[in-house]
Amino acid sequence: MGRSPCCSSDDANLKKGPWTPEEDEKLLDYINTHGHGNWKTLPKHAGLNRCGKSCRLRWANYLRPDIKRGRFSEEEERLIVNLHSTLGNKWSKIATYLPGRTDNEIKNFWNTHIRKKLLNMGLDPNTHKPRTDLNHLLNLTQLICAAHSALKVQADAAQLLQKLIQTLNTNQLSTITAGLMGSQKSYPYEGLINGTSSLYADEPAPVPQKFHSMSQGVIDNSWASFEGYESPDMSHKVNNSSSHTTLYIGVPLNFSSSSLFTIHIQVFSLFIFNDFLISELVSESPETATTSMNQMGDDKTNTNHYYSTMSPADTSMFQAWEKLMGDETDSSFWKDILDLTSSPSSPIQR
DNA sequence: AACGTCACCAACCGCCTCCCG
DNA sequence: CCGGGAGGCGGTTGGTGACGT
Repeated sequence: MGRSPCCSSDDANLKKGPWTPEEDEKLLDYINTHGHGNWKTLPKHAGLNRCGKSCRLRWANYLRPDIKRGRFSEEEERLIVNLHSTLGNKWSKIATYLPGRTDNEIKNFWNTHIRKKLLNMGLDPNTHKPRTDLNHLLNLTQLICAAHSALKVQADAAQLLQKLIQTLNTNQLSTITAGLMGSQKSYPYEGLINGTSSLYADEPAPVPQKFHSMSQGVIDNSWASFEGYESPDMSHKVNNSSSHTTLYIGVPLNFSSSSLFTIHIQVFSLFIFNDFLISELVSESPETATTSMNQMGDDKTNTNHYYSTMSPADTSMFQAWEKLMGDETDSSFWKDILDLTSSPSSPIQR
């Protein structure tokens, strides 16, 4: 059985579009005096040439006195993400947990901000789980930018990272992550996210001592804002006595439900020991270089760290990446990154 | 300065749910 | 129990301003 539209066809001359201050005033005056009552009859009584639905929406989303305007706080953002992970797109339900915020406002905020963040973090905004398609590797581009800004890495570090990603792309990232997990789960990140697994085979997951949230980070929208991240297990490596730059990507291993941003890093769980890689590179010729994933069996912490050795910088890097990214990424983007990473302002000196 | 692109968000549209007679 | 209507909800659109070229 069909249902007549809210505003019937004989109301075709009803006004639509943005509300004027005069209309707002009429609506406010009427509701303040009489309450909204029946929305369908309200516009007539209030002297408005609008349909009742439009009036209700205007009131609910804009004129209501308890509406909180302005930017969403970090706490609100976290709350939205957490609620969304359990409630889904139930904006009105979510709105009940955020006093003063409307479902429409939350929905808009989700679509324009949070959704993008999750995508950039390699997470499916609908499921909050890691995306399984290779497109999420695109997000690692963000890591390079983020790593640069957060850690001021030098060009070789960024290039190494690019090469690593390239390597991962051709060497089944899923296999690597499954190996890190020590199992072949269909959803290899599950353990990390629910806190039951760790990259560390024989140890409880270390708790990050400090973790800057994104909005507080060097760059907004950056999940590499782990600048200042101090893992108890990794801190000894941060100030490696090696003269080479040490670049870490990741890795909080405990799922923190209060932190939207830890999830993402768990997804990739990459350790990049730049100093090590560089020493590998200088002894390896392009002709004989191979790509391999190896376990660092001599690590004193007896953990399942993985590293990748890669060929020295090759001139086809941009082409490789363009091939990987298809038409979605233009090479100037990468040139920009390398230009950035060549900045002499790096505080980490080799 | 002009134009194009992008991000944001208010508002609309149409379906769904609930309530009442 | 059923049908109809009002309100609620979520997806989508389009206007606008900011920013880049």
